[in-house]
Amino acid sequence: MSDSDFMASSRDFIREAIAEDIHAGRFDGRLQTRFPPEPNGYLHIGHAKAIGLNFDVAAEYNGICNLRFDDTNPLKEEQEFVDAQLADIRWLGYEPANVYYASDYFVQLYEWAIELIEKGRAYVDDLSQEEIRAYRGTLTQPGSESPYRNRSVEENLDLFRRMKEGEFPDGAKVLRAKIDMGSPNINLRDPVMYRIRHVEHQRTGNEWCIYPMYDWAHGQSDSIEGVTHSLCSLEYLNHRPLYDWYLDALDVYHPQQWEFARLHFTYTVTSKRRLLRLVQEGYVNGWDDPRMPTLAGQRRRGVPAKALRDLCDHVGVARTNSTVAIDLLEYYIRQELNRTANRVMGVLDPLPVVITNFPEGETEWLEAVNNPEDESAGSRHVPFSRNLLIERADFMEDPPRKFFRLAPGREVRLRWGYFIRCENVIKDARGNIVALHCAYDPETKGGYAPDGRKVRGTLHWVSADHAVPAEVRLYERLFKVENPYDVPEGQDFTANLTANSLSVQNSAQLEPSVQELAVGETVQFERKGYFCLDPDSDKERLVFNRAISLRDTWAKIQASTPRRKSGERG
RNA sequence: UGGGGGAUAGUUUAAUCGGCAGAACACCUGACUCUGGAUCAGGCAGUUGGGGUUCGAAUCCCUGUCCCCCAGCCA
Repeated sequence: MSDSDFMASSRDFIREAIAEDIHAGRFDGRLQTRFPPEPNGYLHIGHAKAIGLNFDVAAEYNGICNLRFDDTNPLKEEQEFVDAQLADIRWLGYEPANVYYASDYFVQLYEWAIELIEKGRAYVDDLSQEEIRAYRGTLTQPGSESPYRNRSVEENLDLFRRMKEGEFPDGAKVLRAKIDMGSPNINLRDPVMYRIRHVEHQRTGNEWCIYPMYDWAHGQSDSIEGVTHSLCSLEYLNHRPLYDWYLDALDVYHPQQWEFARLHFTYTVTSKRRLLRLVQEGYVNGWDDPRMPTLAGQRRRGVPAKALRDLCDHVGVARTNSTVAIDLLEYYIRQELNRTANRVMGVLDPLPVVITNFPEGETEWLEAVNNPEDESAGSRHVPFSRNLLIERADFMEDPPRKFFRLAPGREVRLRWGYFIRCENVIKDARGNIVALHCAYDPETKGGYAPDGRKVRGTLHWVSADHAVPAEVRLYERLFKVENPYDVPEGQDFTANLTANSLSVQNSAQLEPSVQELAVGETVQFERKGYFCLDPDSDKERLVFNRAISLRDTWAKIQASTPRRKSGERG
């Protein structure tokens, strides 16, 4: 075994089991996985783990991974979700070897069901839904057998055929596997295989009015496709005996199911039901709202797929339920963006600065490095003029200690530009600061003073005469508490929603080079954070989403310093 | 409560199947810096309780505790 084989096999219990199987020649040494979402919603960051595991494992063992849409319940499924899920998987960086649909196997499944009936291992039950529930027993009490359980094979065959032909209304009958009503595993108490649903399926139209249940469809689909390792989440552990029972009863090719823990995050909900509510009740603007934990939302927000993959690698695969702190995802997002995102200067909340000793109407183009972390990213030129804009928060008339930015009489550096000194504060009639008059030192071009004097602060800025206006959307976490499900009596998770998780900055002014950005591209606005050009942008108006802020130690210092009352100041 | 799965710093994890509990995030210092970013150095902090076997236990045995999943004609 080579080093890399060893590494791969020892990474987690699933890879270990797979390595053993391959070594033992099980499945002829073949490896095939599948990612099997139901197209009833958008994929979210929790799915990234299952997607990555299935595709990565396949790649590691020279196998293949298919995408299979588990479309057995037409009530909930839509083509929109099929398309979105495929797009999201591709965005994550994976390409399915094949795209399959469980609905492609409806005929085979039907024939297999007849085979089970003929073997005396399945029967048509006339019990109502409520009766079936009552007959099933409870967690602690065994169930009891349906009075229809011992119908003849002929009668079952006839009834099942008529179910399929649409003779009975929804709910009138079901096909059940005949297993064991006394089993301690409730999944084995004669599970339903088919239910009657006179609804149109998004792919098979009105061809069918009986639809297979998950358990009946899943293992058989795996078998048909030749899946070797069927990897799913922990809640299916109790289903494995049924998965195996069907395959054994049919005596067909038998894949191996393995279960692993799902990925959860703090400050996040990922249940489809709740995500659907956020969308339907208008708490967010659609499935791809940048605040949503959906892959579509994260992509739109500017989160790099690599960050998600790195996080999954770190978390690994185990059977332990865990909730990852969202800070860890944020760390990987920053780490990746720091490496890859070009820098740009943009002022979100502008304060005019007049460079009193710079000639009116003149422009000087200064060289600015695109990415200090990546020399190959090169440089660009940014315009400098008499009329500049800086961030309002970068000036204080009466600065506290440790404030390194601009203040009356104080000198700072303009990023990639000159040192400037604040000489005058201009106010309106009400005393609001409306502009600053500063003098620049022509000797400090490039950011260094020939006399060796130093400044504490470096500010980002733009030339007001050249700046491009933009709308900037800032996002807070959607939920204000670590565990959104933790709510007071009588309330639901929406009680934990952050009040203003979206705030729009309409007055942002950016350096002109942003006009060359493509939609979906993420750049760093220096000192502010990473921002992604939104599809809402047009020629007239650029729209950016803040993917994430930069780490902000100054904010931390401010927060930890006991605030002085205004009366105590100065 | 029947059945099944699980428990290692605050969080997510590693420990080559009995041999020095090692990382990352978060947090705190400090250095450096033309981003209060990044980087670098350091610090804080852990084996679910009890008992046993052993020279030696996160790991094996016994016995508790706690958490998760299952009673859809959802997946």
